[in-house]
Amino acid sequence: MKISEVAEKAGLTVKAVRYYENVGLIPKPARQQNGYRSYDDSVLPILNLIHRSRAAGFSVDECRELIELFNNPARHSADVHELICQKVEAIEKQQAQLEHIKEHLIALATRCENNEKSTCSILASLTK
Amino acid sequence: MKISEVAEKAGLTVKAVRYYENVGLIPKPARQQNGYRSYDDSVLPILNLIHRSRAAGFSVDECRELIELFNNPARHSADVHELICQKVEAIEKQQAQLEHIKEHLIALATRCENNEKSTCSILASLTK
DNA sequence: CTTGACCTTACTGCAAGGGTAAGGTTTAAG
DNA sequence: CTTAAACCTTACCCTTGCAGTAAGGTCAAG
Repeated sequence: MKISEVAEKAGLTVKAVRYYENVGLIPKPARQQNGYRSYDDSVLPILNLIHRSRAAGFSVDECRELIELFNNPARHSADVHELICQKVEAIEKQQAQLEHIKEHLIALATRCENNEKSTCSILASLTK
Repeated sequence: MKISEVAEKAGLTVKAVRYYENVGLIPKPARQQNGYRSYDDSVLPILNLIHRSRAAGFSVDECRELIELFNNPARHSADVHELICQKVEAIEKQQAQLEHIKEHLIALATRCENNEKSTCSILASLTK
């Protein structure tokens, strides 16, 4: 398989696949005589893992941890569970922050004159 | 006022103040004979605006829009209101996305064996 | 024979500054 | 008087996760 084929099967771009290789998430593939990367199916689970966990909000470094667990036959499923739970907590923190910010903005907006005049209590509040 | 003083008054770092100058958010200040930046109080409202709107999730470019409104005596407060409301909507979109991701992760976690064995339905699900 | 679709490496760019280098200035203390 | 701390300056690299582009090699079809 050439790179565009694995990329498409995993739902990634060619660029991304090469990037993951560069940062060591996937092993360096064999090369054809012309220098083209030559993949076999064994790389697909890892690329799928990367694709899905990136979409689930994991950083590339966090993907690395997941891949290590995936590659480690002595893993405990509890360790994977732990990673997922940590991510859920991180997301909940983010959500709380966003909620905070949103409430602040809504408070500003409701105090706003919202008309054609230049007097603006939002700007007044933000600049003081 | 020297840079560290304005920075502290606005709750920003010296680095950030210089950065905002470089990208044109604040005017280039006068210089003392030794080359040090010399600020007067008129820059503080703008730095406050930047600080607070950055904290409220606005990008530097969005801050630029707010500053332009602040500097424009012919502005309409409704325009400011509009910017705030757009930001609220963007935040709500982000929240919805995070909620989506979180639910996905929780679904994975609850299906997980969560024990000392290596069998892991999370990894199975993410790699297939 | 040439066009177009692949592939390669390598460099630049994005956001929003932080970190550090290498140097000049000023001020307080010994 | 000197020195050390605490400022200030410009300028460069680092971060994240790739995308875009350059400049070139390769391969199959028309």
